[in-house]
Amino acid sequence: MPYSSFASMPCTLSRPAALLGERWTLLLLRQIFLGTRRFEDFQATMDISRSVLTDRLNVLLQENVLKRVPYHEDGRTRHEYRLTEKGRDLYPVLMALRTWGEKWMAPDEEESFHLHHRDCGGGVRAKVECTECAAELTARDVEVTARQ
Amino acid sequence: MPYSSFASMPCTLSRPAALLGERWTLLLLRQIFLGTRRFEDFQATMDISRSVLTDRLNVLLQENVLKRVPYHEDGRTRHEYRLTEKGRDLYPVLMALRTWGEKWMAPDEEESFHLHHRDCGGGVRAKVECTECAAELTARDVEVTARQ
DNA sequence: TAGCTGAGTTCGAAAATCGAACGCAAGGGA
DNA sequence: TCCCTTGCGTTCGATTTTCGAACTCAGCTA
Repeated sequence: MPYSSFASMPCTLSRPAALLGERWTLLLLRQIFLGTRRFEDFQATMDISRSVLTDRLNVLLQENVLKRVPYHEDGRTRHEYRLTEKGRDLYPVLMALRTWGEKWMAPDEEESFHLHHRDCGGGVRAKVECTECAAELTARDVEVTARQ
Repeated sequence: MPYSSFASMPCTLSRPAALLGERWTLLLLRQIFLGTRRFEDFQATMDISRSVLTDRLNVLLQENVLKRVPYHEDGRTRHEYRLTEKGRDLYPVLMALRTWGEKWMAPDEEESFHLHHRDCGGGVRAKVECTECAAELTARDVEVTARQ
């Protein structure tokens, strides 16, 4: 059972975990959510090797997390990488990481960027809630039942 | 700027992303949240190589996500790996992955396990909300402001 | 004394990553 | 036309990680 086999397990947690658990993938998604869209910009801001960047972008394209969109600049047609709806839906994952980072890894309350709700200016946080009673849940509030 | 340097950037998103973005780490946390606690059990259920398992456990110990807790069995003292409070706080990250996986990667609505709220039996989902007005937020509702 | 078990460690082979150079297509300017 | 630049990759040899199987070691047990 190599690492890659988790990507095809019938488990809705292990499959995303295997996909996003590849080196660079989470950092790449962070950069995308921050607005980076072009190969050169990823390479420059993350200092990832070009071959690995190519590979990770291709995996995310294949998984339909990203799409290539043509754009025009200086009369030339080029392509940029943008989130699909599936990709945009990863926002809670990134925000959960950030919420955790703010609580447990804040270096000196220095942030490299701020986030706030456009409508009211409030902060942003991830949470887990019950789909029925809307209570906020922790691991202790949840029971795990194995299938079969 | 090698991969490891993201682990020390002053950014509360890139630091967790670099930590959990190492191969096997997310899958290891999944296994831990499902109740696995011993070296042999991780090795058996994940089929990870023993040396990498040792390394990942040590990183999580160092980051204070896990702790080693002694226990007795057959009159012998051994140790098991358990989540700290910091580790338990990663629950929203895993649940965000699962919520995404359920929506976008459900193989055939087969789950390897079910989750439900102990109190009311409801389902579990991750979401992002505003700390002020409590509205549910997507990436489009949030403005990013770079520091300096 | 010898054997078993859980928890690692060691080490040579295989795979992934790195970094620097190369390839290439689409303009632009001469 | 020829040459230069740009963005976006590809290639390749060197380095780093990971793999898998064997080995170690401590604490019991027989």
